[in-house]
Amino acid sequence: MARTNTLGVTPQSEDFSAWYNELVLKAELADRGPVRGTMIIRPYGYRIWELIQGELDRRIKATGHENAYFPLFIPEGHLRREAEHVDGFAPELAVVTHAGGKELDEPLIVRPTSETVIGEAFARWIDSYRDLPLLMNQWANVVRWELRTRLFLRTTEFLWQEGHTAHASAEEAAAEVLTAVGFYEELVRDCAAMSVIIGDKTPGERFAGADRTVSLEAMMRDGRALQTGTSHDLGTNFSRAFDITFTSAEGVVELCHTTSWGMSTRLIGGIIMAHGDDRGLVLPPRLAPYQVVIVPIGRGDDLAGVLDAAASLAARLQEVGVRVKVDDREQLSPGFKFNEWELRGVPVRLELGPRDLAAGTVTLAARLAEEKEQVRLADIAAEMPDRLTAFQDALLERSRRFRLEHTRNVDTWDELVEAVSTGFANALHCADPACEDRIKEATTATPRCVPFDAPDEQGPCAACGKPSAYGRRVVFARAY
RNA sequence: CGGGAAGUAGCGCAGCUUGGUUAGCGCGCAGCGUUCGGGACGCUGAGGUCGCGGGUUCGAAUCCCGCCUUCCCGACCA
Repeated sequence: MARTNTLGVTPQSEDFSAWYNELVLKAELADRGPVRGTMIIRPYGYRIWELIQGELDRRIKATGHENAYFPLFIPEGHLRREAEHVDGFAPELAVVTHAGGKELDEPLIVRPTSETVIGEAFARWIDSYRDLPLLMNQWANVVRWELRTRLFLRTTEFLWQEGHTAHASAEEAAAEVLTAVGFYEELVRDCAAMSVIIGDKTPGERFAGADRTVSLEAMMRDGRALQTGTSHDLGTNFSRAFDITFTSAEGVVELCHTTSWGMSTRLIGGIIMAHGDDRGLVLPPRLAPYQVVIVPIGRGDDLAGVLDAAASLAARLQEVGVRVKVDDREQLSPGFKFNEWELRGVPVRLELGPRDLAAGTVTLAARLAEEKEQVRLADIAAEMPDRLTAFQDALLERSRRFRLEHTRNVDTWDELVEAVSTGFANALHCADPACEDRIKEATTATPRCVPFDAPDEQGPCAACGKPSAYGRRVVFARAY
């Protein structure tokens, strides 16, 4: 049968952007909100977010951070206190000028990030070195009035987690930056099954007000980069602006060293684009709302028996900790359900019909496998956790291989231009902003990061021939 | 903000060039029946300020003017 309007998406290879947009809507991850650029996260998409939250929150708390909640509104004056910070965010702020039927004396900013409100509070809460480190996190929504929006990847309002910490020394703050990177590294690798590059942002790409920004860069299936998490060393920039000071053991008043780090609902967009194919989503089991879907097949006299068997199989899967759904919608044909659950990225589908029941088997279709297999009904529940783990591992390996296959070391301008058209380019670079601009103008690619694990290397800049500046190769790519 | 495209039923579209009775089609939706191992079928039915405002005309989805919105490609960015 031909595709209908309700299922089936434009192939990735034909139009990646159309594929992405259609998939988000048709898989019922999200819908558009009534205000431009806003997004309704539907239950299927929100469940993924809840699973991400659970995994990340656990890691954040395990390292001594505590959750809190700070206000949505920021007095305009607060934001102005850190000059670079306000310059960085000014163009994309939503400002409330009227409330309670009157014009406000001081406009209120809807937070684009919370360094300033939290900094103001930290200043009041921190008096002594005994109050440090102060390790805090909040789960919140923020608003950035971006010119161009895309569901999950760049929405006007988005959900995220932002960690904010204050430390007595630069060394402690520097270590905290990496602790946070560790959360993200684990989450992205072990849960999202995405192979990423981790490294420092170049000065031009740093967070507004940061001395150092570390980012995780994943590769999407069109070869473009997506930043999936960032961690900033804010030095004493914010503590100076907000007077976050403490008295040291020696009785000296000193500035705190602060950090901030965040990961957002954008990661969901990353999962879609890192794993999805022409048939739809491919969800990593650790973050899949349903890890297994059971499709009962049968009608008339067979139906009751099949439904009973499906329910009991679902119960056994639940007992071993598997998130499972029985698709017992009776008005839809099995074939329709197969296609729909593939579109929605469920890792494993179990088909259970009269033939299976008679043979004591169940038909298993894994989302990435070419062929279905028959599995003993009595064994499948016990096997499933291992099968899901294997699926998770295979997905990560596929992501890693894809990234390596689409990454090249380049030493000349032509090689650089060629490489960023299909993936990542590792290039020696001079660090000259003008040279970065020239690359960007010609290719739309930007420096993504200077990877931690790249070997030491010196030589001429691949773009302009001047001496390299970072001591190792920089990753250039077109980015979302 | 620059460049492109589009607003007609929940979704996807046709109709507009050349104005003319009741605005169509597919999917979806509801009811009944038959189906169900890869996107089922029949019959019946519901569903519309044709983006908004103004103009031309006996008559506007269709022609003219103005406005709004959305989407796509860039610049800005998690």
